[in-house]
Amino acid sequence: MIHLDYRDGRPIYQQVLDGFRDQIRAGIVGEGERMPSVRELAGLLAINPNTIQRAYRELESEGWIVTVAGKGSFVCAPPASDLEDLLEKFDQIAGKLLARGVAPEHLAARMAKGGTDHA
Amino acid sequence: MIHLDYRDGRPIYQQVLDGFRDQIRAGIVGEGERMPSVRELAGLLAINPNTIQRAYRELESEGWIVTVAGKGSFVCAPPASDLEDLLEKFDQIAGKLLARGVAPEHLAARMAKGGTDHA
DNA sequence: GTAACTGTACTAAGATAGTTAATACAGTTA
DNA sequence: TAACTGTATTAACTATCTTAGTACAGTTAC
Repeated sequence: MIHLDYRDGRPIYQQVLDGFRDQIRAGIVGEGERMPSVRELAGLLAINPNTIQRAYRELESEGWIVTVAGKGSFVCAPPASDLEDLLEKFDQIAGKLLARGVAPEHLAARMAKGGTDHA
Repeated sequence: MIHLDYRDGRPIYQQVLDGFRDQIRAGIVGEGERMPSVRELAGLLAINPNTIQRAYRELESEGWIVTVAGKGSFVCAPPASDLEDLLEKFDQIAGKLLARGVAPEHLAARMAKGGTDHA
């Protein structure tokens, strides 16, 4: 479900956070779906429950999940703020590529190649 | 020259590293130009010379600068590996946006708008 | 009501990374 | 020689990450 890489520079809680963000964004886990419990996921990943708890707390504060005391955490629809964040990052990267002399047509063609299989 | 933000999550040496990478990439500092000395820049930014030294060491290992003992560090042309790194990041971000349902035409138009003023 | 789950909160301890400080040494230049 | 350059090393401090252990409140099923 979530893949940890200890050679990755990011802290574990960040990898869990990023992993779920990507999965919700991609629709791999859908709205309303139940998240694994803190203790269950900690067991699966062989890490401390506190670390999972921290990731879940951030996920909730960013609007990706809601938690109900005693019941569990449930997936929300991707928050609107995420779209803005992604677009901002897109502009940054695209800007650097254009500054390096890459043609915008080349980037557009690149998107068309990689992005046809999902509408 | 380089702007530090202590609220930024990134460590200082990383901000210096990223800052020079961006400036060299954008052509703000050109090939052959001399970098400020380790001690000089440390003084300007009011941080320890070791921190600058670490940033410069990474910059050299990535191929952005060359250092000559006793003379100083000098800017190189952007390494080819950087273009590959940028394209990889571009694909990642674009992929996430497409997964969120953003039309590739919209992203292409966005690039055209922001990228016309630099050829 | 009890048992077994759920999330949440808290404290303490250890490990690691980042940063600073203080030296020291070698090459370059005037 | 003096004043700069980069480089290396050691020690100490700090913040962050992670773990461990415990505790408490809500939910669900028996």
